[in-house]
Amino acid sequence: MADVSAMTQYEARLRSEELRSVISFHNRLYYELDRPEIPDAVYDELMNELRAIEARFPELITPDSPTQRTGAAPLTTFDVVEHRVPLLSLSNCFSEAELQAWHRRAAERVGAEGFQITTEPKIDGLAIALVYEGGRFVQGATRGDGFRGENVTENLRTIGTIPKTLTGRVPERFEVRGEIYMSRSGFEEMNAGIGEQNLERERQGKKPLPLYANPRNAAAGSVRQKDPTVTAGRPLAMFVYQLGWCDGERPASHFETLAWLGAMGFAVNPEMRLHAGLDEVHERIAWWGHQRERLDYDIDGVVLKLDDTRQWDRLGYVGREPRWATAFKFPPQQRTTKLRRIEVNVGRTGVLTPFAVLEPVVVGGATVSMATLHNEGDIRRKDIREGDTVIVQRAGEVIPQVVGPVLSLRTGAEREWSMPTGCPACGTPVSREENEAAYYCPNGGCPAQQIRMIEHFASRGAMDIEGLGERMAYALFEQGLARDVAAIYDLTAAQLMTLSGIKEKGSANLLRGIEASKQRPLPNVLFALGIRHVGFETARLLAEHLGRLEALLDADVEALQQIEGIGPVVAASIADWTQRPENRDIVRRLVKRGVNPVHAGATVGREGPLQGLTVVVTGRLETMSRGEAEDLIRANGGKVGSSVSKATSFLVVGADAGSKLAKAQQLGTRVLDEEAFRQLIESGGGAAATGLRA
DNA sequence: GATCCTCGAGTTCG
DNA sequence: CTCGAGGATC
Repeated sequence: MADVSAMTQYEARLRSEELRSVISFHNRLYYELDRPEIPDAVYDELMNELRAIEARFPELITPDSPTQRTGAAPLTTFDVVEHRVPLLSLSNCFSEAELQAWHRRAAERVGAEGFQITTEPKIDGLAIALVYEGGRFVQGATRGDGFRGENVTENLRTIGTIPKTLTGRVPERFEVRGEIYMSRSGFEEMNAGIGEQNLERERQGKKPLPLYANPRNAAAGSVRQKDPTVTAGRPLAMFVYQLGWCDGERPASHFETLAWLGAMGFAVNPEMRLHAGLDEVHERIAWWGHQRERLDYDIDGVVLKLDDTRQWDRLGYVGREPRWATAFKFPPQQRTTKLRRIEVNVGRTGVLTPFAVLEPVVVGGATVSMATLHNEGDIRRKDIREGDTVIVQRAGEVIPQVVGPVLSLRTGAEREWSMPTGCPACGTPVSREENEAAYYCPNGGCPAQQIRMIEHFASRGAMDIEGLGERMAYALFEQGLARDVAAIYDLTAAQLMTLSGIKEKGSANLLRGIEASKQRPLPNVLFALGIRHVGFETARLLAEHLGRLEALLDADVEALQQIEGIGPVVAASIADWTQRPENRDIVRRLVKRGVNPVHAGATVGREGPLQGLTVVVTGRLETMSRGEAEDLIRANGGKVGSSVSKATSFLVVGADAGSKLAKAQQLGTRVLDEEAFRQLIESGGGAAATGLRA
C-alpha cells in the first residue's frame, strides 16, 4: 500500500480515482460475474488504501465510492393502518395525443360542456394520508399498497410543515393526502453530513451508514425510521394535494378545497393552477418542462384533475385509476457520460453481446455504469465509439440504454469498435450466420456457456433450484463438481463443503433445493435443458407432444414440425440437440437420478372462464407474482401473451405499468386491474358476461 | 413474399 | 424492457 501520509492532495485524487475504478471493477467480477480475479486479501488492501485516502482527504469522497456502499437500510416494522378510502394510483400520459385522449374521454362522460382543470407539479416523494380529529393530527400512514399502509404517525409529527393542530373551523374528522419530499439542497447537505459521520465511525471501527441515492429514497427512508428523533433531523417537507374523506361539508371545487386546506394551516403547493381548458394546460405543461430544473425538489410530471369534484363520482374509475385525474409524465431523464470501453458478454447459447462500460452517472435516481449495446450492427448504426460522450437514459424507467453519441464532443481520440475475433471467455474464433445480427462463440464447451447453462437450468421457470445462482454455478463448474447439468444430481454434502463459503447449513439447503427440483413438471424440465429456440412456450408445446422426458430422445424432425407453433428451424434445432451423444447422456442421467416428470395432460384449451382469451400481464401485482398470474390464466383456460397486440383480449395491469399499458390504450384494448381480474376468474362468468372479445 | 404476432434471449440496479 | 427472428396467415 502506498504511503498515504506523504501524498499531496493531487496525488491522492489521482490515486483514489484509480482505486475506485479498480475496486468497482473487481466488485463487478466478484458480485456480478462470479469471476473474482484477485484474492480477498488483495481486495481488502485496496479498500483500506482508499479508506485511508478518504479519511485524510474527505473532500475526495464521492457518493459512488465503493467505501460508501455497505450497510443495509434499517428494517423496521410499523403497525398496519387500513385506509378508509383507498389511495389510488394515477393513469399516465406520455404525449400530447394521450393527454387529448384522456380529456376527450372525460368530456364524453361529463357532458358536452367544458370543465376546468387544475394542474400541479407531480413531486417525486412518497404519498401520505393524514387523519385529523377535532382539529388535531391523530394519525399518519404511508400509501402502502393503497389499501393498507404503515402507521408512521410519530415520525410525521417531527415534520414542520405538517400542522399538529389546525386553525379556524374545520370538519370533525377528515383525511388529507399529500406528498412527503426532501428538497434537493437538503438532500445534498444530509448526505454530506452522513459522509462526515462515517469518517467518525470509521475511526471507531464501525460500519459506515449508507448514503441515499436520491431525494425520494431519502424521504422514504427517513419517514420509515425506527427512531423519530432521526426523522426529526431530516430535511423533510410536505405538500397537501387532496382531501381524502371528510365527515362534514366540503367545497365542490378541488381548487377551492386546497385553498381551504391552506387556510387551515396545511402547506399547499404554490404552483397549483386552475385552467379554463386543455390549451392552457398544454401551455402550463410546456412551461414546467423548462422550469423543473429550477425547483429545489424533484418532479417527474404534472398532475391534472377536474376541478368540479361532483364530476368525480360521475366519471368513476378504470381499474384503480380515476378517470377524473391523470399524470402527464416528462420524457425519461437523459444524462450524458463517458463511454470508457466496450466489452463483450457470452450468453448461454454462445451469443456474444457487447455492453458499454460507462463512467458512473445518476440517471433517474439510479447510478448507471453499464448498458447493453445489443449487437455490433446496433453500435454501427448509432456510430458509438469507445471514448465517446454518450447520452444515457433508462427505458421504462429501469433498463439503462445508450441512446447515442454526442457528436459535437468528439475529440478525434475515440476508437471505432468491432467484435473481437476470439471469444472473450475461451478464445475460440467467433462466427456469424449470414444476415444475422449476433455473433456466436461456436465452442459448445466454452466455460462461459457451460456456467450460464447451469445457471439457466437452475433458474426460476426452469428447475427453480434454491441456492443455485450465478455464484454457485460458477463455483460448481470451476471446481469440477458439475461439468454439466445432470451432474448436479450427483452432488454430495462432502463435495459441497469443499467450496469456500459453504458449511453444513448451506450445503444442506442446496441439496434440499436440488432434491425438490426433481418434482418439476415436464415443460419446466424441457425448458431447463436450454435447447436453442426452445423457451418456455415451446417447451410446453413439446411437453404436450412428448408426454415424458425420455421421449425427447426419439423425437424426429417430421413429427416435431407437425406441432403447431414449431416450424422447420425450431424442429431442426431440437433434433440437432437430441442427436448429440453428450445431450442424450444428460437426459438418461437425469431420468436415472429421478428427474422423470410425466405430463399430466393438456392445459391449453382447457375449459374455464378465460377459454379462448389471450391475456397479457404487466406491472407489479399486489397479491401474486407475475408467474402466479400466468399460471392462473392458463389454469382457467386462457393463453398468456407476452406483448399487447390486436389479438390481446385484455391486459391485467399492476403498479408501475409501462409501455404495454400505453400500447393497450392506443389500441383500445380492455384493461383490468388485479381486483377485476380476480373477480372475473372467481365469478367464472366467462367472456360473454364481461363483454370481452376473444 | 409480405406482414403481423409471438417467442426467445439477454439485460440493470439495488 | 428491447431487439431480433421464427411461425402463421393471407
